[in-house]
Amino acid sequence: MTTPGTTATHGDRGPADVIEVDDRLGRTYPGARTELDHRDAFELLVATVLSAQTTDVRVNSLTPELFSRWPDAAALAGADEEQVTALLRPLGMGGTRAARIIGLAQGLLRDHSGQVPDDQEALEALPGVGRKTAYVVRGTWFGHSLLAVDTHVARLSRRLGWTGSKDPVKVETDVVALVEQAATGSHGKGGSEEIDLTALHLRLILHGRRVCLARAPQCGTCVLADICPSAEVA
DNA sequence: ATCCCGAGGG
DNA sequence: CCCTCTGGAT
Repeated sequence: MTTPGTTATHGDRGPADVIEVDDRLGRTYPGARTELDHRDAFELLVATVLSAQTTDVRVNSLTPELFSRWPDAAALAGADEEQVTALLRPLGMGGTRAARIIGLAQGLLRDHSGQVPDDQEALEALPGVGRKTAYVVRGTWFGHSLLAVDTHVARLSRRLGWTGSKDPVKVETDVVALVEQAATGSHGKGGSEEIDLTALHLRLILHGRRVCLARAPQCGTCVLADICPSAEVA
């Protein structure tokens, strides 16, 4: 069995080697592909952009062929939009997705020589990239400890009792404290052992997708059920 | 606040 | 059938 907790390398390059998807929120999800399973930052960025409003499984089913045909920013920037559109058709939303990632590749090429920058503002300046996507890329690839309050995190937090604040920074702080407490049972005061927010985020995404579902939450198999106010009795 | 505009699940 | 999907741009 793997040990509880998470590990992530903090460096300036490469995906964090192993972020164990295994702790109380935990259990492992065999075969689950996450942001970590990418060859480079370009793939991670594009795949993350595609994942907006789309389920992970559907994106994962197309990315191998996508990156096989257009392996880097230069290739994708010059891609025939109709071909990309055809490939991404199963994801819905017509050609908007293809146009979006092609525009992103062009922006990368123009502003950063095709390289993905480890810079929040520079990333957000790219077309189709917002705060959440930039967080995920910088967190998983560049080793920063960041948690984006995406739909999964927001939903779980809501069910755990988060009433909602408008200040994004405060929201993040609240959510982290809430989830950390729920996940570890700690009261986060004396123990100043810093948790890896990126690792936590990746676990929350899996948990949100496999257990804490929007429509039919699987409370029967949720490790947080006993302390979750919204848990439904089987 | 609304659009994007579609497949698939509950 | 209706809602949801690792948001972003307007």
